[in-house]
Amino acid sequence: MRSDATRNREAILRAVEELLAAGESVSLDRVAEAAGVGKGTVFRRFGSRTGLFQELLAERAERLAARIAAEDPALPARERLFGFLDELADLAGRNIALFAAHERACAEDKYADPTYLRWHTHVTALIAEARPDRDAGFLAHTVLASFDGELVRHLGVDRLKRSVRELAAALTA
Amino acid sequence: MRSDATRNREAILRAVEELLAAGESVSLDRVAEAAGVGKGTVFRRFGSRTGLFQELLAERAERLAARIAAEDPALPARERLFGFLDELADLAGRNIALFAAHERACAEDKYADPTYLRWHTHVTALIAEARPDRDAGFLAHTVLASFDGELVRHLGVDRLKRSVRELAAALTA
DNA sequence: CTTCAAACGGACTGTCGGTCCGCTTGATAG
DNA sequence: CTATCAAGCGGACCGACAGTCCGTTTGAAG
Repeated sequence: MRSDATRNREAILRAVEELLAAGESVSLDRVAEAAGVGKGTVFRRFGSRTGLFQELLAERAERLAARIAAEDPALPARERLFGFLDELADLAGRNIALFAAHERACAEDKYADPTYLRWHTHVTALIAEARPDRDAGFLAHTVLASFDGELVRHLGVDRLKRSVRELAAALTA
Repeated sequence: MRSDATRNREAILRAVEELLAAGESVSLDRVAEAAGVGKGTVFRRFGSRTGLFQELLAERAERLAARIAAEDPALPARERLFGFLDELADLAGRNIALFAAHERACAEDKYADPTYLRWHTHVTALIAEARPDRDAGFLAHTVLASFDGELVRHLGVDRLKRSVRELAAALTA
């Protein structure tokens, strides 16, 4: 990738963050303007609105990916699940607007988003390990649905954390 | 309401159903055209795209509302919950496209939709009755999230029913 | 310095939700 | 049956937005 391309990529992602943080509408025209690039550049780099939000989410979720990789496999699956969901709740709490925008942008076929897929695979594995008799794939979707942007906004992070833990406990009891 | 208004209201709702069933894009221009009315009429009657889908969902959910009203309060809350969710799964299965479109249209503040609200209130009450120690309001959102249009499409009604019952059982055990 | 693929930018397009306003019509009163 | 007029109608119009196109610029390799 050429150096100007790298620089612009970064500028665009930062511009989206700014607009999200400011609570303003995040149209791609505005993103391009705020980033000081042309609209074509946004599309060249990210392909579509969906791609843009997917990449931004992926970037913000790196810590979480690292955590998955670093998990101690000796720990019981339940504990690992609790830890993962706790960290995910933190991420959601810190990025409510991004979560909401991402959900909106990926509504069409949201189960194809790489980040969501990674989370789902992980949670499915943990539930399956704790309770092989249950439909782990389905329950993982259910658990992850708790992190819907609007819902997080409604509940607040504290209640979310408490309730998600309760949910996870019930599902792996 | 004037007789022509009633007739048009019906024509519009039926037109939406047709388009949904045909899997075509449901823009309000197309709805108006298919219904044989002007676009202004659609907005006069339903206020917005969101209102249109809310009303259509409300209409389709009437059976379910009747069921809630007719529930035998002597039955244990768990049983009533299972029964309600089973019927909701049927409704979702029969109206996948509508569920998806409704979610899309109501994404902004979906917790304000009257039909969703009614379901949520009901499920919350049932869970609270079965397990007063749990966060019933949160868990109700979780349970209802299982009926996301895309998810229903992915899983199919049979697996959905089975898994939702498993979920409800775990939450009220 | 030359070369050129990669990258750029912003005008342009098509679509869509929503508004506006002059025209039409169902219902009611006389 | 006719007059009246608010309720209703329709479709041209608007602004916003995602996505495309293409002539121009530029980083970097040789």
